[in-house]
Amino acid sequence: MSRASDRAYNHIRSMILSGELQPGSQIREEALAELCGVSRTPVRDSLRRLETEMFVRRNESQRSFVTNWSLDDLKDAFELRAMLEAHAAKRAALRVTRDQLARMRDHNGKLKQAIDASRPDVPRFIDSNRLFHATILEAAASERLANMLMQVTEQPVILRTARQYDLENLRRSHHEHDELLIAFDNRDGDWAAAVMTAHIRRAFHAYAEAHSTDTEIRKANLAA
Amino acid sequence: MSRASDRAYNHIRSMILSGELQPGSQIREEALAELCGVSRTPVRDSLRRLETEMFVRRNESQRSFVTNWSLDDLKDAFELRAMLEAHAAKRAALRVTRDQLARMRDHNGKLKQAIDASRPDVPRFIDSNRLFHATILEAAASERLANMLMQVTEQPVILRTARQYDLENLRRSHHEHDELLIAFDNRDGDWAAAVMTAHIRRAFHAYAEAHSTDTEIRKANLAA
DNA sequence: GAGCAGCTTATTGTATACAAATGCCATTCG
DNA sequence: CGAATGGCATTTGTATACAATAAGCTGCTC
Repeated sequence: MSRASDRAYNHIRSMILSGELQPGSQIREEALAELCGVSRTPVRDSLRRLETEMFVRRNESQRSFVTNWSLDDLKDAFELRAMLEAHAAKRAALRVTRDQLARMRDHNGKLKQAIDASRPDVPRFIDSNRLFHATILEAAASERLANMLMQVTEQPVILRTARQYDLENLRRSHHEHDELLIAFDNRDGDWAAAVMTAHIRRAFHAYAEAHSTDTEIRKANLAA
Repeated sequence: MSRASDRAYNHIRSMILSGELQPGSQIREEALAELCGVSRTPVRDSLRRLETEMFVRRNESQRSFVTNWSLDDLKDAFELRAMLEAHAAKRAALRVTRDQLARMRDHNGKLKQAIDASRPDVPRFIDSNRLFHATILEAAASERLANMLMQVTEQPVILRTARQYDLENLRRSHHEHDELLIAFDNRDGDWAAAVMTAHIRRAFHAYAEAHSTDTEIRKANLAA
């Protein structure tokens, strides 16, 4: 996409993810246009896109609102993601090339370095993690599947603090990736799928736990 | 969506499905605007939507083309559809209400009537079938899942002739629906999922067979 | 005071003009 | 002859004005 459209999309999306645009609040095209420094046209494009990604929801009279995620919605998204990623892992196991395997190993190595630093480097971890999973998706060789996964991968809305990424969970991720690589080496699709399912579901529970803690803290703050 | 946008979307989509817009051919916004009797603005909206649904594909310089489906692409779509519908069936088995079950039975009854007529009424079959599956999706109670399924359900591009729907396959569909209903009655999610997987995969093979026959006929015509 | 009619305002939808980007073709230079 | 370059034609992107629709308010009636 072109410059203005892209800028608007990224800007709006990051405002939603950061909580700058509050969940449930109405968003007006013109206001966003001003915020993004573009006209309504690219903003409208962005809103349509964000709508299909379920970041934005429209009511019956076409007004747009920031989606307000319940824990159930997130559970739903993770459930779908687990299924789709497992499917991708299975396909990948049957098709992965030497080169792709090498790149996965490389990404997972960098991921380990990010953990092993004196203080874990979470952004670097996230980046390597993203590349690792992207390579699996590439090996799965299904554009449709890739599109669908994009729609559920980007959801962990808000609360992207480092807290949820405690060292224990980071290490487990690394080891699960390792196991995936062995499954791939053996071209064992079912094994890969099973490891991936466990991998995603563990991540969800880690997330949910952090989230509920967060919610409790927020409640406590409100009560005080 | 509003009138002009909707009209454009439906019009373009049906032109693609009917083959009026040939797979692989470039489509220009202005030309479509004239065909639909609207301006480029709603056409652009429609194209974006059709792009996310993979009816339309854009090259690196933003020009749009009608997607050219290979048999592999269709297989891919069906594979995903089978997985997602099975997931929906599993969820539905655990949540379905009396009312929803009754409606499913009703739809499947009407479907049977459409088959049992002296000459099978394929459009009525398709409609009842659609309603049956829609009710399962409703029972599954996941908006996300519903959205995803929409993206893969509408694919059997072109060749929507009745030929692929031979009586044998229509009857099998009816019986598989019956079995699904029993699985739902027993709240057996795994059973429902298994039946659904088989149901969709059989449908794909029936489709693929009709398609290859069709392709052969086309080749023969070209050779003649 | 509750509820409704009609007006006013807010918000989105559509058309259109213009800007920017890209492809295409001819021409030129090595 | 082939490759690079420049300019023209085509196509998409963006801004803006106006139309249509929905929401909200005001004041009236009962």
